[in-house]
Amino acid sequence: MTSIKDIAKELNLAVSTVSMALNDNDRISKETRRLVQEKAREMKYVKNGAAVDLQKQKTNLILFVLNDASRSFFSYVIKSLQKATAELGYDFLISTTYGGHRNTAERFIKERRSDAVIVWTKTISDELLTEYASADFPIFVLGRKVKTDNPYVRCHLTSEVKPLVTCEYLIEKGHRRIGFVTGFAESFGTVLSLQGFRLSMKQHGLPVDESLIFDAVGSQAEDGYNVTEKQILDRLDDMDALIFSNDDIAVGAMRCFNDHNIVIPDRISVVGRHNIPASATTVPPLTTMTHSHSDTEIYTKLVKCLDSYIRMEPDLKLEKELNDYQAKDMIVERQTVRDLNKQ
Amino acid sequence: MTSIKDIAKELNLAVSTVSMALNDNDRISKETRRLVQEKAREMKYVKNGAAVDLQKQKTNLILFVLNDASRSFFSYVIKSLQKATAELGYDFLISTTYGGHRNTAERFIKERRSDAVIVWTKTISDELLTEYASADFPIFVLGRKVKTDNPYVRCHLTSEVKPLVTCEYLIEKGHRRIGFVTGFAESFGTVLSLQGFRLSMKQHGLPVDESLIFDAVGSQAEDGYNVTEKQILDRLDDMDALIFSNDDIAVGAMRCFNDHNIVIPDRISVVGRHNIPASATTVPPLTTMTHSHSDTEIYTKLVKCLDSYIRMEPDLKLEKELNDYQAKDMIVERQTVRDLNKQ
DNA sequence: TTGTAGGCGTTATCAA
DNA sequence: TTGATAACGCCTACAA
Repeated sequence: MTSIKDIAKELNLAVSTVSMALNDNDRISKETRRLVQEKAREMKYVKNGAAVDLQKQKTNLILFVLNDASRSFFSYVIKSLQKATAELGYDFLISTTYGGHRNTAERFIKERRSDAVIVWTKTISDELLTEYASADFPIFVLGRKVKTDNPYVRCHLTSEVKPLVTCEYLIEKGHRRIGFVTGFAESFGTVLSLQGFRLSMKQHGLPVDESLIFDAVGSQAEDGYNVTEKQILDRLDDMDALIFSNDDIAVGAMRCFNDHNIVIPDRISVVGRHNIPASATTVPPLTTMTHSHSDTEIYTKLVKCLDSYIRMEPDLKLEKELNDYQAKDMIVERQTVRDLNKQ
Repeated sequence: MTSIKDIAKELNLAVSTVSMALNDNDRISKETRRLVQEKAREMKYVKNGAAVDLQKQKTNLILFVLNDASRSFFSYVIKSLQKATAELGYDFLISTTYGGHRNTAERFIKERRSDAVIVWTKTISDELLTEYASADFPIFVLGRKVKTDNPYVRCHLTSEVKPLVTCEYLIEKGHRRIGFVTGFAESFGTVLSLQGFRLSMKQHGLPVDESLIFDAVGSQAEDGYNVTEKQILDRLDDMDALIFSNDDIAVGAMRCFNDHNIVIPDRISVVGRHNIPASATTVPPLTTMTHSHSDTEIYTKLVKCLDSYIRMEPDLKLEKELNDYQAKDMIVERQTVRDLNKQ
C-alpha cells in the first residue's frame, strides 16, 4: 500500500506538498502537481478513505436503512433519495435489514460511519436511535413515530392512526363485511393501516371479524398470491370486500383471483394502498389510495432538511413544511370495488 | 465528540487501558472494565469507525454495486449475498447506480472504502475496475466478462454468447417470425440475450427483422407494459412469437395484452427469462427459462471465494467450481407458447 | 511555492 | 494489570 509519504520520499517533497498536489491545490505549482500525480499513478497510489474521514471528521455519506429494497414502493423512494442526496454532494448507500441482518446498519450508527442516517424500517429500535442520534449525527426516521426525548431523532412522513381512506370508501359504497390482509408484520405501514381499518369500522359501528384478518407474512406480490390461495379463497362468501395493506400483495392477490376465475369486483371487492405503478395495470385495474409520500419533491425537501441538520443549522422552516405535508391520503378510484348501494 | 482520550483523562487511566477496557479485553481487570464502560456511557462516547479502519487497515465491509435494486431478479441476489456475507462476519452495503449515480460506488472503489466489492452492472467501466483491483482489494464482477489483465478482477456467473434457450424452444415449436424486446440497455443480460437470439436465428437460417426488435428502455414491469402498448400492439400480425429479455418486462407485457383482450398464446406466443416468482402467476402462466444464477448456494460459494481473496489466500479450487457452474439454462415450459407444428 | 509539525481516534507493542 | 508510545494515512495551519 503506497501512501503519500512514499510519494513524498520518492520525489523529495514534503507530504503536505504531495497531499495538496494530489488534491489539485492552486498553492502548488502546475509542474509539481503534474509530477506528483504522475508519480502517484506510477506507484499505484490509492487514497485511503478512512484516513480522510478521520482527518476531516466527516464521511460525506448518508446511509439509508430499510428492510427490503425490492418492494415497488421503496424503489421509488430510493431513486428519489439518491437523486436528492447526489444533488447535495453526498454519497448514498443502502443497508437492508431483511432476514434480521441489521448488524451493518447498527454498526454504521454506533460507529458514526456516515454523516447521517435515514431509517425507514421498524427493525432499528427506538432505544438505539435515541442513544446515538446527536447534533452532529442526525437521524431521520421515516414512516414511524419514535418514542424519544432526543431532539436529533427527527420523524417525518409519519402518519397518525386515522380512519383508513379505503375502508371509508368501501363503507360508503355499502360494504359491511370487510376483511383485511396484512403485509410484513414488522412494517409500520401494515400496522398503521390495520389500526386505521379498525378505527374506521368502529366509528361506523361495524364489527371486525378477527378471522377475516389474514396475514400475508411478507409484503411482496408472491406473498399476496399465497395467502389468497391458501386462506382467502375459502372465505370469499363471508366477505363483501377485502382491504390489502399495500398494493404489492393486492396485485399478487389479483393474479390469484384471475387464476381461479374469480371475477373482481363481482364476487368480492378489493382495494390496495400506495398506488404503485403495477396497480394501474391489473385486470381489472386496482382501486387503491395514494399515500402522501408518493411525491418526488418531498424527498428533495427531506434531504435538504437533513443536510441542514448535518451542517448544524437546522432549517426549521423547511421542517415545518415537511410536517405540514402529511396526511393527504386520497382514494384512487378504479374498477375493483362494486357499489352495493346500486343493487 | 468525546474520545477514549477524554475518558482516559477523566479516569486517570492510559488510553490503551481504556481502549482495551472498551473492547472487553481480558488483560484489563473486570472492575476497571466496568468503570470505563460506565464512564463511556456517561460521557456519551461513540466509537469512531474511521479511526478503527485506519488503524486496522480493514473496513470489514463488502460493497455490492448494481444498477437497480428493485428488480425482482436482484431481490433474490441481494438476499443471498447479504446472508452469505453476514455468515462470514462482513458488513454488507448496497450502492445503486440507477440514473447515472455511480459516484458513490466509484469513490468507494477509488478510496478503498470497503474490503472488496461485488459489481453486477455495466455502469462501472472495465478501466476503473482494472485500475483499482489488487491483491488486497479484490473485485468480483458478476454477469459480465471484463476485459482486463488484472488478476484481481474476478468474473463470475458470466455467460458466453450462446444460442438463446427460449429462442431455440420457439423455433422447435414451429415459430419463424420472432420478435425481441430488450430491457435496460446498460444491462448485459439484455445485451447477451439479444446476441443469443441473433445467434439462434442465424444458426437456423432465419432472418432477423430489425423492426421487430423493441426497446423497453427499462427493465421493470411498467416498461414492458409501455413498450407493448405503444409499439408492439401494432405489430402483432407480423410475428409468431415475442421474446422478452427478462421476466419483469414480460410480466408487464402480459398485463397489457390482458388489458387489450389479446389472448396469449392464441394471438402470439410469449417467453421471458429468469423465472422470477411473478412469472408463474401471470394469466396464463409465462413460459420462461431459468438462468443458472438462480441458486442460493452459488452465492454462498461466491462470497466464500471472495473472502478467500480478501484473506489473501485465494481458494482456487472453489473458484474453479464456480466457473464450472455456469450455463445450466433451462426452459420452463408453461402456457404462453403455442405449438405451431400441431396446426 | 514548498516545508514543518501537529493531530484526527484507534489499536498494538512493549515496558513497567 | 496498566502505561507510554508509536503507528495508521491524511490534512491544515503556519513558517520558511
